[in-house]
Amino acid sequence: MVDDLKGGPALSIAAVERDTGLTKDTLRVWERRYGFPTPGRDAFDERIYPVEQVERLRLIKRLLDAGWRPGRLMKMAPEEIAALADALPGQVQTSAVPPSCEPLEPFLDMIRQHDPAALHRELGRMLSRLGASRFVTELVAPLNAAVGDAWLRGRLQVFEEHAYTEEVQVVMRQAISQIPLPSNQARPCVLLSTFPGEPHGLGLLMVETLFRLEGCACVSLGVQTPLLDIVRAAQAHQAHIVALGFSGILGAQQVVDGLTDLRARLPAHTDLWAGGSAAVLARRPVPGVRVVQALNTIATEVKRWRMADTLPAGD
Amino acid sequence: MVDDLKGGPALSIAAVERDTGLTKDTLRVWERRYGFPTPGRDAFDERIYPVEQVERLRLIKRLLDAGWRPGRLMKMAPEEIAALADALPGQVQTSAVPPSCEPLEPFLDMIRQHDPAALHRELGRMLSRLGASRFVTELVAPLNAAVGDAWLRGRLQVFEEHAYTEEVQVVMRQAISQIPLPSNQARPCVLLSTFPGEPHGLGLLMVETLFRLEGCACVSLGVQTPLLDIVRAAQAHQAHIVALGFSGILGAQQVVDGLTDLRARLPAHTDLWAGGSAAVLARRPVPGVRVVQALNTIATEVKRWRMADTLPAGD
DNA sequence: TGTCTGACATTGTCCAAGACAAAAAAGGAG
DNA sequence: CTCCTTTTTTGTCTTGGACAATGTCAGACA
Repeated sequence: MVDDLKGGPALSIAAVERDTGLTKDTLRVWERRYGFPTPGRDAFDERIYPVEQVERLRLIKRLLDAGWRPGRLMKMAPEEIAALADALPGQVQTSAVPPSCEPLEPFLDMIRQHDPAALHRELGRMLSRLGASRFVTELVAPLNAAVGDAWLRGRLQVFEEHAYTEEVQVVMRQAISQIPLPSNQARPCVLLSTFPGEPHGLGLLMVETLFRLEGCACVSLGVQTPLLDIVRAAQAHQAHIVALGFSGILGAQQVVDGLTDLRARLPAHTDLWAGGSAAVLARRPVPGVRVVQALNTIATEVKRWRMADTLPAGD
Repeated sequence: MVDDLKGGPALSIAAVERDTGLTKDTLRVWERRYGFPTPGRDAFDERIYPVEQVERLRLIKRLLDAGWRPGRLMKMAPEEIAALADALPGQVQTSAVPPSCEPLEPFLDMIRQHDPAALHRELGRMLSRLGASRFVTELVAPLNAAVGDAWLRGRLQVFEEHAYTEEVQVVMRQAISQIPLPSNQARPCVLLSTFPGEPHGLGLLMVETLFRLEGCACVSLGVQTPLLDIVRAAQAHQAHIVALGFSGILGAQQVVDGLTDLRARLPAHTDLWAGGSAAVLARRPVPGVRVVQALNTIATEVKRWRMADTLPAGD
């Protein structure tokens, strides 16, 4: 926003909060305690962060989510952090994302060549070839991870990621629309959404596909539904399961607090499932919340739910 | 989170920020200045907001977006605020939205009865009956306006609006996918997106439908693309037209500044079109930006563009 | 060696009160 | 009615302090 600070443009604290997911409070207290970041000041004595520091902050956020602690990271040189981040993706993701059985490079190339038609065509072809379930778990999920990773490292422009997301969305909605409608009283009835601040909707479409394939009735609220409205929707639609997606943009605290709060407000007989690539889900379990680690466990979990459902008096 | 405060559970300041969209800073400064809200305190002396105050805050937020100012609203009794919201006129919309030729009430009823399947079915039926073009201009556009209006007045819950948006999106994407693909070198090539801070994506789908019906090649970036990335995308995709949607959430200044900036950064031979229900578009024209007032003028405008395109040396 | 426990260090979020630019409203002149 | 200037309103930024929740680590014990 402000073109200052020798070399490149710089961002206000609010912009950095948006771009990194670190709150203003955190950014200020890091500066006070660790001496990093070291924003300059504009004419009004307000912090302005140079872009290279923002990129470093993004990497730090990633490492934080992977279990590192700020105190150590903040002392390290930028190259060390980059090296660490480079070594990362193998560890965290593997649990949530199965190894890609399909080559991803051709797709990344199509994204970089700005050929949406080709991307659309090839995705459609893969959908036909693999079927919806394998298409989601074996192609889209790893591809999403690869694209997210490339974006984080600056190897993909924002607009390329946007165009990719749009195209995948189109094909995935097509996949969903091809699944026969379940009967009106299909069980379970699943309510899908994300928390406010979590704009990533592809994960929602992926799980909707898998739930629908299992014959569940799905009601999607799209992304960013206020917590109280999720509760109201669950009531109104008589949902048996509320399923939430998390991409790692939200802070660990926000995720845990939100889930705890939501669990307390939902009726006890309503299941609460959480999934996605947010590392905190695996690390800190929330009582009464079922964490769906991998996409391919959804089918199993649904079957388990039905087992429990048919034995209601099994107490 | 904290079950205190006679009557119901109460929310922390972070939870209220999530659910209302008002920042912590704003919540604290309102309390200091206007004496509202009046949160209680938990055992650690931290603010806890009773749900009814959160409801009132949400209503206030809506009135704020409709042009009211906090100073006045904060002094008013809860009933007065509710009455005000009720009296809010749907003035702004009339210019952009043609009179609804189809009865909208049945659809609003389906939304209120939480029957997504019925909504889906009826929307699909209307799509078949009217055709994509009239479906968009004569049903979806006025219905969107009606839903937005009902939400503003508190006659529709947030989650109901979310569920509606999702369902309309599904049907509209279905409509788009039924339009035959244009040839690879179709002209014009249209790039679609919205500015950062503008999360409303239905308008984009509506215009995409109409552009595609005219045989244009469309590349959608989805919502909230940073300005510089719009420029990069226009270059990468060799777009002839960049089309942006505005819903009135963004401030007038932001809209005008953004459009001016974008116009300056785009090549002169690239058209810049802007549309949507933001009132400022009609009031303050930006040089070099074509304002598309109504949806049904898109077809005409495309024809005009093609006329000019076939006479390139007509200077 | 492994595991529990209590002391200690780290860290995110909250609080208070003050400041100020941007935006809106009000006032005044043409 | 429109344009320009002044005044009020309002959101966001600032500093520095506090503290609970969580992670780390050494020492005791089996």
